Amino acid sequence: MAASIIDVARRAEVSTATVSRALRGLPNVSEATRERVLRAAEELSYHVSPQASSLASGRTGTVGVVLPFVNRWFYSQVVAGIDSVLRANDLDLLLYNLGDERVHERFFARMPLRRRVDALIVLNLPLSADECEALVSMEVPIAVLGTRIPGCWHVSIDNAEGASTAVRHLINLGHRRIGMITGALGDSRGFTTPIVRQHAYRTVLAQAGIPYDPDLEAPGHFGIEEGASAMAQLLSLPDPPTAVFAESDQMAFGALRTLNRMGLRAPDDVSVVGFDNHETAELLDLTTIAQPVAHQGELLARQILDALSGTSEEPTRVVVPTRLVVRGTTGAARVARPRNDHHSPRPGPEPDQHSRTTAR
Amino acid sequence: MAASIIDVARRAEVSTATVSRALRGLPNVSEATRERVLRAAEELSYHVSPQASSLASGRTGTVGVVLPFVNRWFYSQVVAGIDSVLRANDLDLLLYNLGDERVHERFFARMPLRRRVDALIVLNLPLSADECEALVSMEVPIAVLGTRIPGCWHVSIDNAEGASTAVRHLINLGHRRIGMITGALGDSRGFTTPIVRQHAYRTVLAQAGIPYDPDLEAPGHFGIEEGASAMAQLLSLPDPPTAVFAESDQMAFGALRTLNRMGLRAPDDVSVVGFDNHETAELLDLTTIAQPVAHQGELLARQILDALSGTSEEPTRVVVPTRLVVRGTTGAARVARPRNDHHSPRPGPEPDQHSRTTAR
DNA sequence: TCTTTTCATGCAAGCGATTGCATTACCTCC
DNA sequence: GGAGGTAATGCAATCGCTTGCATGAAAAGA
Repeated sequence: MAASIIDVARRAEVSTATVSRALRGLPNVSEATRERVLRAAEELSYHVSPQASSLASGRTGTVGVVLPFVNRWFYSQVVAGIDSVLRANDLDLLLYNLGDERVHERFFARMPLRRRVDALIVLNLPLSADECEALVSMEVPIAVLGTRIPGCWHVSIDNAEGASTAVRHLINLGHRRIGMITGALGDSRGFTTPIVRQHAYRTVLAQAGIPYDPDLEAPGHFGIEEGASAMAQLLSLPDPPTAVFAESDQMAFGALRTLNRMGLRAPDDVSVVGFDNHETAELLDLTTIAQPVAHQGELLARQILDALSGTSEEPTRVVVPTRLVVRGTTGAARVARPRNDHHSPRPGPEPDQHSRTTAR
Repeated sequence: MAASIIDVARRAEVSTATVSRALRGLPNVSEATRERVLRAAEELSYHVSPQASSLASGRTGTVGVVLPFVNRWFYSQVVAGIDSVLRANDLDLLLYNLGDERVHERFFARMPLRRRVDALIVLNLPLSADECEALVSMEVPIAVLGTRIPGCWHVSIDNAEGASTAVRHLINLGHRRIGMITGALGDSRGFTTPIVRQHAYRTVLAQAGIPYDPDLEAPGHFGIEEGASAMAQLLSLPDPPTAVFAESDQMAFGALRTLNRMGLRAPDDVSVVGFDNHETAELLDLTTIAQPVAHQGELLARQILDALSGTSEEPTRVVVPTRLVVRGTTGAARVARPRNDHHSPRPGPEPDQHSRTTAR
C-alpha cells in the first residue's frame, strides 16, 4: 500500500495541511518544518495521488491533444514539440488520435476529455461548427493549429505566402506551364489549408500573366500514391507542365516516383517543389517550402501555459514564417520539350495517353 | 458549474449510489430506474468526474506509454496501434516521450506516472536494472516492446531470424563480401536489438563459410546521416563490400544517398538491404525486412487489456514474424568489380580514399 | 507594556464519485 | 401463514488531497 499524506503528516508530526503546503512549496511554512516534511516524504517514498489532488483542487495537471493521425510525420513532430514544453512544466499529455471517422464521431458524442484536462490542443482537425462548439463548451483554454476557432488560441503558418513563394520560385526559373498537385480532401469541412494554397497558386499565376488552366490542377489527397497518380495525370495532358507544385512533400515524393518510372528526371524534364520539408525531402533532394514543425508544437504548448497561468488574458494568434529550401528538383525551364532518349526507362507501367481523361 | 452525481440523483429521485450503478450498467437496478437515471443525466448533460471516480474506485482508466522518440516513424506507428485498441476499450493514453537524456533521468527520478495509470507500455527503451525495478515497483501490469523485463508482458519481433534472412538473401544472390551497418548506440545499456542482429549477421556468414572481417561492420546509430557516413566508410575499404545489410531502413536510406552521390547504383554496384519496411522504403525501392509495426502496438495494448481484466494471470510473450520484401536495391553479385564509367557522377564529395582510416 | 501585525500551523469541510452493508418489499415454497 | 430468498435501493464510510478560516505565538510598533 502506497503511503498517503496522513502517513507523512504523522511522521513529520504536523497536520496534513502543512504537508500539502510544504510539498508544493507554498509560502507560510517554516524552513525547519518544510525540511522535516520533505524528509518524511522521502523516507516513505511518498508521491501525491494526482486524482485526489485534482479532485480537491479542480486542476488536472493534464493537457489533451487531439489530432487526426499520430502516425504521420507532421503530427508526430508537432506532438514531440508539445510534449517537450508540457513536460518541462510538469503537465501531462493525454493523446487522442481521431484518424478513423468512427473514432472521431465517438469522441464528439462522448467527449471523454471533459473534466479530464485543464486545456486542449487541437491539431489541424476538420471540425464542424457543432464540434467546435462542443470543444468550446468544455470551458478550458484551447489552442488550435491550422484551422481557426473563434475565442481560441491559434498557431499557423502563412499558407498563402508559402504557396506563393513556391509558385513564384518556379516562375522565376522561367516556367510558364505550372501544375499543382492539390491536397483537396473529399470532406473538406473546415479544412481550409488546401483551399488557401490553391488560391495562392492561382493568384500568383494570374499576377504573372499566365492563363488559368483547370487541367493543371490534379488532386493528390496528401498521400504518396495519390501524388503519384496525380503526376501521371498531369504528364498525360496534351501539353504537360514543365513544373509542378505539390502542396505536401508526401505527394511530391509520389510525383517523383512517377517521373522516375516514366524515365523522366527532375529537374531536367519537370521541376518539382513540395511543401513541409519532410525529413525525407532532403534525402530525395526535393526543393520545398519548409515550415518549423516541432516549433509550432512548442508554440501551442506555450500558449496553453500562458492561458493557464493567466499571464495573457486574451487568446493570441501567431503566424510562423515558411522558408523556401532550394534543392535539386527544381531548375531553369528549357525552351525545347524534354527528350528522353538518353535515359533508360525503368520497368513499370507506361502512361497510357489514351485511357486517361483530363482532369475534372 | 458542471452537474454532479448529486444533481442527477435528485432529479431522478434516487440515491447517488443508484445513479452510480445505473450509469455503469451494473445489475441490481430495475429497468425503470435505470431509464429515469439515464434521462436525468442526459437532461443535465452530466458526465462523471474521472478523478472522483478513480479516487473512489482505485482505477484510473488510463494507460501510460513510455517511449524514446514519438517523432520517429516506427514509434508513432506503434503508438497509433496502441491507441486504436485502448480507445476501443475506453482507456486513455498518457504519453511520455523520453528522447532527451535529461527528460529520461527526470522521469525516473520523479516517476510521474506513479498512481496515475492502471498499466504501462514501454517501447524499446534502453533501461538500467534500477530503472526496470522502478517501473516494476509501480505494481501495475507492464507490457514491453523489444527489451525484456522479468515478470512483464512482452512483444517483439524475431530479430535474429530477420537479420539472418537479410544476410542469407544477400548470400543467395552470390555475394561473399557483405558489410553491415550496425545501429550500436553509445550507451547500449539493455538495448539488445543491435547486438542480436549483429550476432545473427556474423553467424550466418560463418555458416556460409565466409571469413569474418571486422572492417565490414560500420556503426550507423540508426540515423540517416550516420548511415550515409557508414556507407562511405565501407566503400573506402581496400576491398569494399558488394552488398550491405543496414539494420534499419533509415540507415539504408543514408547508405543509398552515399551510393548515389558517389555515382554508384544499387544493386548494380552494391546491393543494399534494410530493416523495418519504413514507408519510404517502398518509395526508394529498398529491399528490406518488414515487421508489422502498428500491429505490435495493438498486441501490446491487448496484452494490457488481458492483464487488466485478469483473463490471463501469467504475462505472455509474443514474437511476431518478419518478412523479407525484395525490391530493387538487391541483385545478383557480379564477378567483376563494378565499373562506373557509364554513370555521370552527381556533384558531391568524392570519397577520399587516403584520408579515411579503416574501421575501428 | 500593551496593542497590532505577521507568520506558522491546525481544523475540518469539501471535492465527486464508489461500494460494503443494511434495509425494505415482494415472491416463493412448504 | 411463516420461513427463506431475492431483487432493488439507500446509508454512510471512504478514497487522498486542498484550502478557507481560526488560532496561537512571536515580532513589531506605539
